[in-house]
Amino acid sequence: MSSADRTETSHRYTAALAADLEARWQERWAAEGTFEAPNPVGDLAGDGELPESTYYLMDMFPYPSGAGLHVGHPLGYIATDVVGRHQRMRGRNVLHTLGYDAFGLPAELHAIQTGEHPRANTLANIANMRRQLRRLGLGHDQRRSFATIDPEFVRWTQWIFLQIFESWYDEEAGRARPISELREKLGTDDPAVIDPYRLAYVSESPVNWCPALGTVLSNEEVTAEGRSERGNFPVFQRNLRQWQMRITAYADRLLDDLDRVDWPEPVKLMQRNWIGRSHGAEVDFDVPAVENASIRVFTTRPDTLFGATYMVLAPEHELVDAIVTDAWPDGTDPRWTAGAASPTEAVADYRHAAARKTDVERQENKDKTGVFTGAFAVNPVNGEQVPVFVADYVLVGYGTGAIMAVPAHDERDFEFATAFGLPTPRVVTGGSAGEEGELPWTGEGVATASSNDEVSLDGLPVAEAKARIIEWLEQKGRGTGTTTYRLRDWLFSRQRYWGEPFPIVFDEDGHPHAVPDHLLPVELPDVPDYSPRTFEPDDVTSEPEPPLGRAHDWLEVELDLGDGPRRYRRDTNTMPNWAGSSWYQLRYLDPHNAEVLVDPANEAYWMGPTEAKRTGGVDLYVGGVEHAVLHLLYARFWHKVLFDLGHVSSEEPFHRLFNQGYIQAYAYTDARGTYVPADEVVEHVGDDGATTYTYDGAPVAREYGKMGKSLKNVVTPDEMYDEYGADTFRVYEMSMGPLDQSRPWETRAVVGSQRFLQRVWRLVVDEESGKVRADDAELDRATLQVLHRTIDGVSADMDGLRFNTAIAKLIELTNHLTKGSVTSRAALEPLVLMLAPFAPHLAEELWSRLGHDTTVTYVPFPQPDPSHLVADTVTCVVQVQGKVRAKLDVAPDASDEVLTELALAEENVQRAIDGREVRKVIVRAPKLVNIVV
RNA sequence: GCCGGGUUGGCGGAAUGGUAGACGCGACGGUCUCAAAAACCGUUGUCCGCGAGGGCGUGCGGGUUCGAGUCCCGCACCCGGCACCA
Repeated sequence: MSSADRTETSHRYTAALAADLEARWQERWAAEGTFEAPNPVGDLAGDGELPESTYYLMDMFPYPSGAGLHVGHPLGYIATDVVGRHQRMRGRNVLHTLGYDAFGLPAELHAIQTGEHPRANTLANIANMRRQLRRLGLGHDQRRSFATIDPEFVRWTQWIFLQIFESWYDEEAGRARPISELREKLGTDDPAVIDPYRLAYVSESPVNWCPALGTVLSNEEVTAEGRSERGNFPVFQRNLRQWQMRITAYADRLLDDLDRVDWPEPVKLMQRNWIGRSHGAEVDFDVPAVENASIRVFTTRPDTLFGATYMVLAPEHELVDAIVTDAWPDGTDPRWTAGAASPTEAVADYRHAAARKTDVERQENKDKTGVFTGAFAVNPVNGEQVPVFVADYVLVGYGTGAIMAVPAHDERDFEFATAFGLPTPRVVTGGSAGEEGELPWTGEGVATASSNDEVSLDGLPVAEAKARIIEWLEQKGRGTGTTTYRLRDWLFSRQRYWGEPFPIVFDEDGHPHAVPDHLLPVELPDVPDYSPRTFEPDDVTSEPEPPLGRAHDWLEVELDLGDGPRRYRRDTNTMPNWAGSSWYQLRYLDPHNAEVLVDPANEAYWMGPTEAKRTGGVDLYVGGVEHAVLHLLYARFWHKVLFDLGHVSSEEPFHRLFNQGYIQAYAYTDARGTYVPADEVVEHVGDDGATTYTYDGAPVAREYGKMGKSLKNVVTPDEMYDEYGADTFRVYEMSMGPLDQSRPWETRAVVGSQRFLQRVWRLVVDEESGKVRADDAELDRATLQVLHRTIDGVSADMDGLRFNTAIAKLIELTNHLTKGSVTSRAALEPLVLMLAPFAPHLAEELWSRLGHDTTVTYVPFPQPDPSHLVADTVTCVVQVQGKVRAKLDVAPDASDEVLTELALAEENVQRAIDGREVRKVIVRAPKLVNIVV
């Protein structure tokens, strides 16, 4: 750029000018505390009157990655900032800030590689992320930001853990209660009796052990393929002593309260499926050969009991050893024996093989396998002896770990029965072919061949048959109606270093004790080596050895817990990544409170239940759909525990949830399959409309997906700041499309947003002189109408988070003003105000140049004047047979008759009617006339 | 396999059952300029036509309706979740 050019356009809204004014306004916001939201009480209470109307706005907790941000990351942050700024202009007290979910594996892996303490690396990453985000001009209350690794935050995470540890779930009351009340109720303080009731408990239970990572994983962290979500290593089922969270106690409330929150339906559905409540019955089948042995099964189809022809126990089922026999009964089908000499041997081999399999291997082979135990059980409804098998298609963790098999009415049982030559008697008629229909039949129908001396289900539809047989079973003491859940308790131990230590010590009997409150937080000791011991990925027999196990001085501790000083041993595990994010919504409210995790007055003010949100909670929570079950379920669970214990007044953490889409990007590979720099690829559109791409003259293939360094398609916010400024970047991201949709990034299109802001700038500021052009002229009618229609439309779009169409309307207004050279304040000021949520720096600057000396942040958002929303004339479309044949300019209040007359007078309409008889005229005054011939 | 979501110009996307393609990118033409860039103005679904105008057009096939991108039925493809859950 020559110097002559620079002087000519020295007051043009360029990237340099934007950078300059953005920096100035950011400094002023910080200096004036513009976005600091006052609390009712505590250190963040304000001086003035507390606004009545509040808006609590949250982004999902980011992990401070070392890689830095790309342009996709800020999408949600910009959107919430737009919402927050708009709500402030609507007079609400807006709480919006951002903290960091800073424990996690990447920092630990970095520490293992470099020897640098994960805290140092994490803090550096946070600082870098803060810097990148600061340039965006987000209206955050910085006083409320924190990181989960801050000792003050860890203290409260541990405190909440102890609250859960010191609680039990009272099924009758339907809520958690302090464990002290259980001791009173049961009249004992024997830990062997009390501890199994705790909501946080240690148990020897089957867990997902991942030798390659050296840690156990929660069910949620294991993929459908039975591998670790992180690293994709094999995962094995092992019985280990681990911390569990009794989330299953909350299954009903977690499920039912989904109806009371404002969440996207797909997310609710995912949670419903994950919790997986199903109603059915537990039924006891006696095993006569073994004294007092009875197999309890769970079934959702007790109405098919008469069709049960065999039973299956999961390989891990505890009754297997008790019932397995020494010799095959006479005439045992060879398919049932797996070629073994005896049931004992066959079962042992089968169980051994099953234990060696990962879940993926169990699932890969959908062919049914299993062996006969040699034992028979008695079907309680008809006294028939049915063989008992062990098979891995029955899972130990669901229901009772045992099933009655009804091959005629269950696909899996049918497959097994077919493979093992078992009978498949029909007990439900149904399907197109009724009595003769294909098996298995799992749909609706009517019970048949289902009666004994005391009860008959014959002729009853499924639901009634279920109720009848459950009634009979309960009467006979052979079973009961029950509900089961797919949801399991939450495995809460990780064999890692970089997480919250458990505030627990174990006595010599192995009983856990809470670390006294005044000793919190329990901080991580320094260790020589940050990694857990890892093993060969398929080493099934390996045992967890966490890094904290090597901190011997820290591990052994002498404490006085009430009965004199004693030696205790700390827990060598740490909490999983999800701990901090399960309650951080509460700490933003009162981040520095040293007495309580949040003052009740502050919690009630921001999150308490109201008419509009009965459950209470955050007003708007924005983040990716990938957290649909994990984080959102855990956070709801903890929040409900805290609610039960009286620490919070809200029943749900997040009242309204919004899933943003992602910004994706194209990547290009050359002939060798190597990624080439995406920003150097040239696009060609052929004569046939086909698009091709070349790099360095050679054709390349395009793929669509994430942005990533290895894909050579990363575009960073810093590049956008340099080339266009933060406001242009913000406007572009918000105008790309609806917030909940994913879309491809296109750097080349960003200029459109810059041109828009330049036009707005030019309306207010003379590019040559830098003088303000605004005058006090009155607006002409047309402009008034465009202006107020825009205000009206933008307001509606803002409420619906339709920022792309809101911006489109602002562009239309701007183009109207530009075309008519309108420079009246009466139009410019509302435009600047409406633009303020999207381009806050530019808006502040123009607002200030228009002669105002306060920030635009709290200036009321423009209101439409209804008298200007009515147009002088509207376009009336005239259709013949539903096809548009003419358009009329008519008064908005034109009558049906007038419209019909005008329509029929149109030459083109007459031509379309072509002399045919007009049978009917449909008029939707004043917009439409449709003539039917 | 089951459950969700989607499919509209060259591209991103707009459209309470009532003018399909707002707004933006790109492309083309113009103004300004010695020239170029920037900016500004105009054109831009497609086919036929000098034009007036007309035909076709929202993944595919049916249906409801005066009228369907929108509602209903069936199908294809893409994305996401779950997946032997009794």
